[in-house]
Amino acid sequence: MLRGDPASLAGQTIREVRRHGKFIVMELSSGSTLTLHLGMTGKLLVNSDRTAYTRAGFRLDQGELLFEDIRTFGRIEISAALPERVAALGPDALQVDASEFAARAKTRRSAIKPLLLNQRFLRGLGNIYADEALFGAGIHPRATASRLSLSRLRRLHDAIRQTLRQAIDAGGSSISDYVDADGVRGSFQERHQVYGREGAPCPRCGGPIRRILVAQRGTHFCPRCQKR
DNA sequence: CAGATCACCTGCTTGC
DNA sequence: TGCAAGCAGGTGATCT
Repeated sequence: MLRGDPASLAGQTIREVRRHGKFIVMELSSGSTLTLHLGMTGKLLVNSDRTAYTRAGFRLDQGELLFEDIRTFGRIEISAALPERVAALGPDALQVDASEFAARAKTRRSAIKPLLLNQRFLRGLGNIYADEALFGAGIHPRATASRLSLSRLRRLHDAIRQTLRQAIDAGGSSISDYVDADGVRGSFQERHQVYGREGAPCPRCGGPIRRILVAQRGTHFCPRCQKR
């Protein structure tokens, strides 16, 4: 949960805050780096009440930044530079261009869905958005990446961007407890086309959405609209 | 390299 | 009614 020396944060100024895939990275005035991951249920909240799930607190000039995390999958790391395993992740899902995305996928023989979840292949995509993007592109989650045509991979790249953009605009997906820094829930869960909709009608063909396991992860898709 | 399996953790749902 | 089992999922270790 915590790596590094929290005492080294005393008196530091946060020079920059940026996103690196699913990681939140803060550059400090000392030159060191504070890297956070919210895991499944992590929240960063400013000046809110502490709860039983408050795992860390950062005292700021403006108040207090709290790290809340029910399931404790979140991580906080203080280090001299961005940790190597984080720096080595694949290109960002919202920054990679279609040609690079397709070319990288063409060399991989794994199923497309676990590949999308592999942060060393592409950083920033999680289970909900992988399912939604594959539906948007009409690609079966078990399709072999390298066997997909370049045009279908480009379509998938486009679907990933669209899915993430729309989700960000809607403030994210609040399935159980996600909230933003102001404690506000997102609404994208109301627009999910397949995720969490097992048995419900496909918005495109009306057939039932199916739920299967792919690489041990719950996977939602339309067997009629999504082809290998 | 690919993928299976397990572990971490706790609130919630399901089933008996 | 009550309790146990199962499930959710991001990362990471370990094994085949």
